[in-house]
Amino acid sequence: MSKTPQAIRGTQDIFGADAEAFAFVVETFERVRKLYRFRRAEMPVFEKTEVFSRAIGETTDVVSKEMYSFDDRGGESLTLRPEFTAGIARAFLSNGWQQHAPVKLATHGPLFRYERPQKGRYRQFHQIDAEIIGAGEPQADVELLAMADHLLKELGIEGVTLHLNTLGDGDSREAWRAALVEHFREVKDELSEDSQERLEKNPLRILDSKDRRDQRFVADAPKIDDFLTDEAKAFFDAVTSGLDAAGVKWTRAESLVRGLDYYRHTAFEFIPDEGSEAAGKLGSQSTILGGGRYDGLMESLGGAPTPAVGWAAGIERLAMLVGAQEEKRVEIAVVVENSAREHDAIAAVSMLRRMGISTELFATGSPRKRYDKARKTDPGVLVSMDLREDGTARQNWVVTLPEITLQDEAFAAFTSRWDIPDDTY
RNA sequence: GCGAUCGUAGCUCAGUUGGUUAGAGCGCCGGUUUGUGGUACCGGAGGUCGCGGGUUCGAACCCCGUCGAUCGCCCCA
Repeated sequence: MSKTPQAIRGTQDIFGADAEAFAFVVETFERVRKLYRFRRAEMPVFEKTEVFSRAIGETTDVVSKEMYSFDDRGGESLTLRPEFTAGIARAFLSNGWQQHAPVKLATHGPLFRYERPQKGRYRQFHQIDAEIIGAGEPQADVELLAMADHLLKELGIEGVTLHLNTLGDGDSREAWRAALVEHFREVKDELSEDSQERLEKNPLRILDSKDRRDQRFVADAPKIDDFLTDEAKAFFDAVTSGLDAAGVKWTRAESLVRGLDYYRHTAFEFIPDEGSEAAGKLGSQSTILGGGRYDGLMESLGGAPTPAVGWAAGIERLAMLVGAQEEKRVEIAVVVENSAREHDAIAAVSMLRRMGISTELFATGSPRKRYDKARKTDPGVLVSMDLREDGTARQNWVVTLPEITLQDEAFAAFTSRWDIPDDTY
């Protein structure tokens, strides 16, 4: 006897009510994206490593230490996708999707990041994703965010707010970054160890440090607003006024920066409100949906300058907020009380299922306990098929939940073939 | 990568200061009762106590390592 292999760390097997919640998130996303006319796209789960390293940025945590990379048999370095955006951008360029631009794309599926697992964080996790490529107007940002907001409402998620910021255009962002480095460098010795490191690698991140030692200096740090060009400022104003017009509630988050290099202008996250029920369910993983504008990304992959904006949301995190969804009860349970009726029962369930009624057959195990077993599934209708003592067929039809779909049709179809005594219906 | 807590039947958990063949409930399988019924009773299968070392006359219990889970840091969805 060999040992049973274990699942890979950070992967999960999802079943039952949790799987239903997962499916509910995906189904709702599919429904909403069609309302907004986002088109479905499917991309490979792995790409050449450079697709991600060039697009996301070599110095980011994702690229520098979280990628699942390996050499294939031809010696080429490949990587399991850690996010959707880079792969979508590559697909856009390699397939000439410019011809469809501006194009609204939606996808969902598994992603891989080598991280320490914890609540709401896995090594193989799943996201839904929406992107608008080839649209440089603030209207695109507004539509994308309205869709995200709409989706959360359709999912019934409460207590989550859109946190919105602008990073300005490339020049604004660089000027701001330089000012921040200068500001924090003066007090470098008093910063936390983490932030001293961030000062070199990713100074913007110091702004949302949780360490008290850093927060003292964050308050009077240079503000992005002071570095915005007129164009960048007008862009952001157009986004916020558009959101107001669309009825999307938002809050300005001056210190919100996104980790990846490619973001420009709009950056946003949907975050549970402090102390809300949603915040409690998520633990320390607070962001459920995040994204922004990435006007520089296509060029980093060798394409023509192409404005784009997008977001992604963790399906597992959304599913946690949605809560476990009960699996639907079976509509009709058919019990074979006597093995001689097995073929009749098979005929009955196949007829009912073809009518579009969910049906379960109980014909195994002790005949005596089949009825009880069927009872426990709490069916809408319980049909038993038995033999009388004289050997003639006998069946009954017990309704426990009158409102199941197609009940009258099902009863009519059933009784056209098998008699049911009046006293059992 | 760092820190904390935790790993005993399929599931939820007991297991007294280290002391005989490791238990319960639920679930599963079978039987009896009931006999148009989600009942009750009886029985059964199922555990190398995560794994590997060590201490001890003796380890589920103490120590070390390892794997995994959970929670937090970092980072992110």
